[in-house]
Amino acid sequence: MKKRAIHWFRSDLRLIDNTALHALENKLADKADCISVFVMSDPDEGKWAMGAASRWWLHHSLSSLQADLQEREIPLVILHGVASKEIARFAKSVKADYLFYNHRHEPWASKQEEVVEQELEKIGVECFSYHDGLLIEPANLLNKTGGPYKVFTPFWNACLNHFDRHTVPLPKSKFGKIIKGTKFDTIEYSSKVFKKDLNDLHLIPRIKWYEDMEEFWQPGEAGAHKRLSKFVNKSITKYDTGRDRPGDSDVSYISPHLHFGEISPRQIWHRAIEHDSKSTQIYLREIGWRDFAHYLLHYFPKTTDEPLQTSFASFPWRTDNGSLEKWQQAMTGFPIVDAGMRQLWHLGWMHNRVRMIVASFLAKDLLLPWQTGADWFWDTLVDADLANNTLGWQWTAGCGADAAPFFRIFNPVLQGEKFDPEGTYIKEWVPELAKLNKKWIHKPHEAPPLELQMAGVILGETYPKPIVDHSAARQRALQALKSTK
DNA sequence: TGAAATGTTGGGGCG
DNA sequence: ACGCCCCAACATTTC
Repeated sequence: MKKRAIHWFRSDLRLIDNTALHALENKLADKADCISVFVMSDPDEGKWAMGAASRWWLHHSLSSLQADLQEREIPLVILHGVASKEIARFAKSVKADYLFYNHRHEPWASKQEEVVEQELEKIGVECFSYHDGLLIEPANLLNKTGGPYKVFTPFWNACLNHFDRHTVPLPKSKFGKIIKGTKFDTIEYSSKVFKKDLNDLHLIPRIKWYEDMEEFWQPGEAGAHKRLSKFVNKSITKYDTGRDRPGDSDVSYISPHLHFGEISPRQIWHRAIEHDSKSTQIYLREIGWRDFAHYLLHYFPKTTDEPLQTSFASFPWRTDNGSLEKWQQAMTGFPIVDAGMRQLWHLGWMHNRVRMIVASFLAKDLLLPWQTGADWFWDTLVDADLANNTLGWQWTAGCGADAAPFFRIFNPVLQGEKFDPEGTYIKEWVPELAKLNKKWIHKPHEAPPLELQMAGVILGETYPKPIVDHSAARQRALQALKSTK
């Protein structure tokens, strides 16, 4: 009797360079049949269950994965509920012998894995789990005093050293050629008990706010490689400046693909260094920041909700739903901020330079808790990632590890003028300002009346007046910081 | 992966 | 010719 193995897909929605899949085929070769599952496990995820934009992405990514698996005659079964219960139930019904999966690093995910292994042990299913999805496993790297790194540069140096010496790219997977899929009709599988159809997860919202996203993105493994190729061929050599120009398209757009594991950082690494240059190294540092974020989350799991620096526990954040809403709705009266928030709304994604600007505006100009910004990003980003989101917001708010000092306060007008000097980005996302001269496009509130009139802008009507005076807001923020000391 | 405030320098106008 | 002031331009410090 042939053995049966389940691959549990998690944030590794790809067939190439997938550690657990490779292990599965290397270990079992033609001695087993393979089935794969994905569990929509929002009960396990709690507060950090996927937001709306991520759910949209997941639908298409799973759909793409399902198609790729179908070519190899491997079914992808969709389950929904507490992972340990669902997987155990499923494993029993198909008489599985083995479960293969890759680790995730979110606090909820570690608990989930623990319980899954417990439940499967009870029914005699052997589990094999693997490190995947990061350049370096957090548990494998400590500084010389035996503690976790808290500063990026030494972390990255250690990581580079380790990575160069120990990591080789996995060969292209033969998954599905060696391992045979198990046909649904050959197993005791009841469609009444288990969801089979992706549509049953209802990941696509009823209101069609995702039309621009459909046009811009191609979720799935093939789309991930298309993006990476385009970036490596066209933009990676100018990334050193391109990464700061939100009006250009010289960034990789790889974040959602990476988050869902449609492509691995190893693959990115090896594609990137084919074109090694100063720019390439800067790009790889950003991939390093992603690893650092996951590393920090591993050692400081509470930072999703609480500042890492305890001095921030008493920081006098304000409560002001009115201005929070204006920030969310992209009506702050600062063009670069509003452009970013609209790009987020339309694409489920924002250029990183602008993420820093809008985040600084929320935390420092509006003095609203960074967690409220993190929550909004969580719901609206297709690349929403607990580790990256947490690090990004704590960095901006100045309360994380290796964070920007709180007193570094972005001036949204100067940032706009510096990084979008022609106003390209504003023209794209805030079209009501498109006719303004570049001299005024980042500060319509200071433009002479005639200039506004000629551009067809009526402040307070066609475009909002600034909701704060930046200079005064800056002083207020510095005062607030002082009060915690 | 800032910005504003403050300090310094040096050229030119001008009495 | 000289000192004085003004003010860019740049540098340093502070938040």
